[in-house]
Amino acid sequence: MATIKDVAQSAGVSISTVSLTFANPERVSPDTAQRIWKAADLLGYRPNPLAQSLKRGRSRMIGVLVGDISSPFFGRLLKSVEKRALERGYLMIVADTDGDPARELELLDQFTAQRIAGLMISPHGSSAAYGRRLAGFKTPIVMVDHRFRGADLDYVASDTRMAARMLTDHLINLGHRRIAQITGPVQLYTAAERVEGYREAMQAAGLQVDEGLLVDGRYRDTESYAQTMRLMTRRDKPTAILAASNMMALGALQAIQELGYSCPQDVSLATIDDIPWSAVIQPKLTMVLQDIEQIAQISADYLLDRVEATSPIPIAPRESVLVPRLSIGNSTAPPTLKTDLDHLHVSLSS
Amino acid sequence: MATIKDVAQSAGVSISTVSLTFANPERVSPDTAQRIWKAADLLGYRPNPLAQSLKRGRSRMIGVLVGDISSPFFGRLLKSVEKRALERGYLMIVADTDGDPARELELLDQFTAQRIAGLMISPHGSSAAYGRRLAGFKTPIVMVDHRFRGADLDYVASDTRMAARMLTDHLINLGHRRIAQITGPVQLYTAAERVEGYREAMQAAGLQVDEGLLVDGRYRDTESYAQTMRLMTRRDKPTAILAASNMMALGALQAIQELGYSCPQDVSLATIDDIPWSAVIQPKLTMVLQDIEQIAQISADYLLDRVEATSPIPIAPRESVLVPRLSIGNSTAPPTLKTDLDHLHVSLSS
DNA sequence: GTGAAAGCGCTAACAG
DNA sequence: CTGTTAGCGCTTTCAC
Repeated sequence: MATIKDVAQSAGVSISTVSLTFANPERVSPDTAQRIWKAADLLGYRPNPLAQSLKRGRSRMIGVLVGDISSPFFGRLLKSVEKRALERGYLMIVADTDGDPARELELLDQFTAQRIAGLMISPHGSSAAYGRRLAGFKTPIVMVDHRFRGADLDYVASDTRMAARMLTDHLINLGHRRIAQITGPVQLYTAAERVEGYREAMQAAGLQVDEGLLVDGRYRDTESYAQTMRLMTRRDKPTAILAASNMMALGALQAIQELGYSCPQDVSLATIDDIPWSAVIQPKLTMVLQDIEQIAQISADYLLDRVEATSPIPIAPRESVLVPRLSIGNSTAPPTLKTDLDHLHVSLSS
Repeated sequence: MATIKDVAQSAGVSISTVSLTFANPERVSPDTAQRIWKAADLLGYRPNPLAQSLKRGRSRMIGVLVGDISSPFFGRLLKSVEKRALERGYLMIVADTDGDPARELELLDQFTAQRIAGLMISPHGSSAAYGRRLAGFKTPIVMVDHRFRGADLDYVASDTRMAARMLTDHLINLGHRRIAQITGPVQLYTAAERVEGYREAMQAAGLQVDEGLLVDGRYRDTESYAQTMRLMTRRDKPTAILAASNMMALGALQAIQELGYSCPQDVSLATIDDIPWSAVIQPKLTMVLQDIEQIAQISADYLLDRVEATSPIPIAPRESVLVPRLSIGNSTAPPTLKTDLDHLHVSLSS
């Protein structure tokens, strides 16, 4: 592995000149520069990033901290972020937090020790102490997908409250009144927003929210499966279900099918987030899609802009909240006579 | 950020003693060690990994190079690898090669420059030059999922040839004779192996392989969709299809459904690799599953064992080829009278 | 324009 | 047992 010293020797100059040539070619005479460049690629010289980083106190790596690397959402996000980062000359170091704030903080320390240039994080903490740690972080941060309320940091995501509102509206317009939502854990920002969007739509339509129809699926397919089982075996079961995430929609669908119900005849189902291979799932689900590649691109750019910012005056936090797109499948339909009668019957007899 | 110097000062010793204490506590008197440890965590001292790596010529990071971060297989693999690596004190840097050998090589150089401790790679190259580059790499390597033939490197994967054989046997035993395979690009190791396994099973059963039934789906759902369309609109269409990957199975299923055929009545479908949320896909696919977490664990351990090996005599390359598990769904069934008659009719009239 | 020198934070002989 | 010293490879004043 050739070092700067080898290049200097081979070009007959001092190492400072070599260094200068790579950093600031104009400040070096054209022909020494030529000699140096030639020597450099003859030797296959690559500056040692470790030495550079040690000297500069900062590496050319960005850290990415997500709740679940293996989820389809983050998979696609990481792919695009890595690509964008690489284009701009940064490598990506990734860690999985399992959605555990304590792990996040520990990993944050490790990343700090590595002198990462910037951090992309999907924050899962909610305590004040957690917030203080995030805020006290000195390297640039961008929050993606999730957010910590009140943190003055860049934030990129799709408008998840609007997503819930769009789907709820759609169900209401079809004639549904008893609409359940399988929510995420409500201490999480996105989960709370999705509940909020649902409430807004219900209120706007003058409908009363039955709190019993808001059940926590913990963003997990298994938990959603269990909750759907409970919902659908109630006497006053909902005529429509809104799943707050794709994994949960699949869990719900499985429960519906195993109970012998069919969708959308017996119950409508709508979901937030894209489902991979949604085309082959029967029925084709009504859902809102987010443009993951765009989220990745914007968040990577926010982060790297901040990393490379030279001006002494700090950049004000930026936000990008993208409008999701409604895709109507055939998992949603007007409530049938049957469903209505069921409900009527229950109402009268209970 | 406290440095070793701060700790030394605060504990009233020299920096070498501090360093020694962390590296080799027994060689330091118990009470100086105590003083140093106390000072260290009072100051929140963490050794600067950049400085350590520069000095040692090797960092505590492993590089992972995969063809597609966002695929469900690699998503789960990365998650487990990262976890295992972290347990053993290593961070993970990931890059996506898009299955392009040239990109792999470039990324390899970048990783080398970073002085990674080890490399986990799913190699997609096939040229001799590529092989030479891999072989000439001085840091430990483990190949995972894919392999480069003839490279003397650790290798971990499930027995993909056996997987193809198992599925083909299953179809043959059901009575199928005209079995198509939607293959991956055959210059890739896994794709070639899957074809090979298919051939072995056919030969063992004394069946002739119709080369026209081996079509390249490029490991892509869209391409598989197109190929299935072609296959199923032929006059001598197959009675069963074996998809060499999960994405391709989904593409095939979509084509089958859109053509108005039903599976398994009109055609059986079997696939290699686990499909996420397979429970909600109708029909439930017959497939072979691989234990991704185990692959991840073994490959991470192979790699880190090599990284941490102290003995001067080199470890011989190790291989772990896991036996996959057959999971029979309801996408495979004996060929129906209808299918057979169709075929007979074609045979007579053509 | 170019070079000498100091230092980023740490490790590892080598002395004492 | 502990301290001194010489780097690892690079950047960055500051002279010449």
